[in-house]
Amino acid sequence: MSSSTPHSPHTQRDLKKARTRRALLDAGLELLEEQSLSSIGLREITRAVGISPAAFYRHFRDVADLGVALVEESLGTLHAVIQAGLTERSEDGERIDHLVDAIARFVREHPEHIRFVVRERHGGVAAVRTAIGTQLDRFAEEVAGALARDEVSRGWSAEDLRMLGETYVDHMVMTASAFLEAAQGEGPPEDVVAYTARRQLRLISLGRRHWISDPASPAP
Amino acid sequence: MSSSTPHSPHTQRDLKKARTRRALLDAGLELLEEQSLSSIGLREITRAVGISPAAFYRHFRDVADLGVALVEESLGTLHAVIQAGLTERSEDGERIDHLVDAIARFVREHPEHIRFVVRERHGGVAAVRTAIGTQLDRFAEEVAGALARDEVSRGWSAEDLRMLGETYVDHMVMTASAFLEAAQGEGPPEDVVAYTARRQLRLISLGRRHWISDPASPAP
DNA sequence: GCGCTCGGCGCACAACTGTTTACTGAGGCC
DNA sequence: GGCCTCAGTAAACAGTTGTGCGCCGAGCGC
Repeated sequence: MSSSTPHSPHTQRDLKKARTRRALLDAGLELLEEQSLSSIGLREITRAVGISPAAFYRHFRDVADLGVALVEESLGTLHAVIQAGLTERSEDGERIDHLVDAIARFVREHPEHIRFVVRERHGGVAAVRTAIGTQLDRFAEEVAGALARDEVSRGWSAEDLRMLGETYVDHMVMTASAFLEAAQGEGPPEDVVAYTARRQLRLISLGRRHWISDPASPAP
Repeated sequence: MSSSTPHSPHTQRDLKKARTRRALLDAGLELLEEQSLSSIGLREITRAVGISPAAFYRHFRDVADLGVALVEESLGTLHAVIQAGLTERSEDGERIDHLVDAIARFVREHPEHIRFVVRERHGGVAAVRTAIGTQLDRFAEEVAGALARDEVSRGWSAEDLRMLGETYVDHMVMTASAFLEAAQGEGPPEDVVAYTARRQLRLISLGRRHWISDPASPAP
């Protein structure tokens, strides 16, 4: 858990505190560009911010603690995008295009956030790992809920919807990661990534349309 | 690149060298259980093996260098499993079951290998990241090639087959990761993971069967 | 205005890091 | 059998690390 986080920064002292807290988070996010959380030093962060090492403890117990705070932040912004995408209603082909575009745009606007999530999702810090895991689980649940309100989902069991939701979330994260790599020239260029992502979504959409929830082989 | 790796350890001196090299790799793999490569210290590794820090340089230039060597190793064993799975011929339902079982078995036998791959695939060490990336790309290519020799793939464009191959490889890696988390009690239990993985494969298989390669919207 | 709160500082601590140097000694080669 | 190769050693190097302590001093509530 994060240390004391004033919900209402009325006084100008709390405001100042919130500001250096932000600076710490930003510095951590930036340092994560070329290493992983478990190798970032506390001093390294404070040095980047310009405060003394001891001051770090006024905001976080740990570097891992800061990491957990970053999870809230990064996945909070992603959450907004997801919900926006879920409420959107349009024909299937367009919908896929819009979704892929939305992901591309998000990566362009918040590259550090998705880098952090992708890198630490299976990273070396257990607390951060599980924080990301439970958060993505919630996303999958939400997506499943939205899918249930879809005419195509007639006859789908709750478990199958959940499975589909996970598939979409995982695909989204991987696509975002691919876009990020494209942006830093580490993989195929952006348009190729988008083209692949669209076809993969089409594949899933096709499988979805011909799916039959099979009561003969239930959950274990 | 890795430092000198004797291909023919004839002499008992080269044999001894190969043995401590193995010990270094194993130690690294074990230390990776609870941290990521970029935070592992050279001294930490040599301490675990029981040799002096300086001796490390006789085998690797870097910890990153050792990481690249681990990529070859880990993905080499995975490669064998994939090829075995590709040559197997059976009815669709069975095939999926066998594939998922094969993944589960592999994770049970080589947990450290897949932990390493999953953790460092998007990890903080660029050299290792790209090594894993190109390796997985080759896997996708191979899978695509095998899929092409399938009666279902009639009329599929090369690009679409490639896309499908990537989808399968990504799904395999993620499933392996989920199995690993199950094994260490960090996620849903093994049978649930298997159940989900099977249904996801069924979804893809369904989409595959109804796919039409669209010449009207070609690659960008 | 006074006393208290508390973010930030400076300093010290012991422990650790990667890398270099000159060395030893068992095994290889002819 | 004697020289040579070379994996591994011990010691020293200059940095770095996380954490604890006591102390400011600006801002707060009363």
